[in-house]
Amino acid sequence: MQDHPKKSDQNIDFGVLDEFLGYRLRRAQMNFFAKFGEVCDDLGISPGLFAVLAIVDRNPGLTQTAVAQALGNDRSAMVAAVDKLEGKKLLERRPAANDRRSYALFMTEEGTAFFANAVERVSCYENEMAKCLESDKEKQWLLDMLERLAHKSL
Amino acid sequence: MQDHPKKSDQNIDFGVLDEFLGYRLRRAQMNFFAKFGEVCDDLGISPGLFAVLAIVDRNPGLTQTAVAQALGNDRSAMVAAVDKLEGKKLLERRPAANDRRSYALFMTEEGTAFFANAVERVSCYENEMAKCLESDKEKQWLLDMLERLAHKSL
DNA sequence: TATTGTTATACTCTATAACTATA
DNA sequence: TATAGTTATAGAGTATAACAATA
Repeated sequence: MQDHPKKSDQNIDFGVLDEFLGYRLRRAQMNFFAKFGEVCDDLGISPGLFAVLAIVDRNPGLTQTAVAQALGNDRSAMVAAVDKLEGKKLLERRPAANDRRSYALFMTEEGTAFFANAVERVSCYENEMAKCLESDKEKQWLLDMLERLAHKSL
Repeated sequence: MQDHPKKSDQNIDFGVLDEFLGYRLRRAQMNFFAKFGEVCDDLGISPGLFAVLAIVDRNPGLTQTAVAQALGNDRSAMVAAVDKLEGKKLLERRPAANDRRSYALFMTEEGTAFFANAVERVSCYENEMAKCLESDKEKQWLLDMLERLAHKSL
């Protein structure tokens, strides 16, 4: 075999994919998720669960639905997420004061410490990844850009 | 209810999520996928299938495994993808010349036309989304940045 | 009537392991 | 022995619809 040189990874033509933000965003994001998995492997939390903790940590007392809306996913998906986090004693559901239909979410003491540790790890690899960027100003510019792209409508 | 103003979507504190590229990348990418779905709804292809077509279109004769490697996913995932695309008569498997284990992938005529049409649609909404960016130079800068972030290792 | 949490369900995407036929 | 395609399978993520309790 290999009498004729084959197309290898290096010389594949990506065509329009090279110019599409959608494709490039996906590849970059996949890499970030993979790195998150490596760094937080033993913690037993996914990027999604990390995001829930981040919201509850800064906004104690929110309902499940409010957290779901903030993160842009369906409230039905929050049930399993909160179940897991409550099972790990990282947060807890308390009956809401004014509405007996809903729960208010609060971090436990253990959860606060756990999350602080997780933030430290994630910050560490985020900074490592950000070494692709020239300056802190460039990173801020990129963050603003991504925020705009996340909310742009057609 | 609502005697005390509740925390609404507008004043939720996203904490560290606001500074994390990983989170911002995910939100931006989710928006792009949602827009792709809206625009290509009737075409019956996902972003993943579109990417396969893009690679085969520009690199006729590649094996399934080569396409999988180019796109960064497992070769087992290619089976269903190629099955779907072949079922829609957009590409075809031909026995590889030198290796009876593998197939070479080629676009059909119909597939070429279909893909050209899809590219037109996706380009259209990509351009609309890119209006978030100040200039074409900025877009190129963003694409380069995303490419680096996609390949950065810890 | 509308909303909260929940359940059931389903669909996509992704990854792993094992099998077969070839190399 | 190693590789290409395949199959079976399992896990995560996401979304929809419907229900009971409550507003």
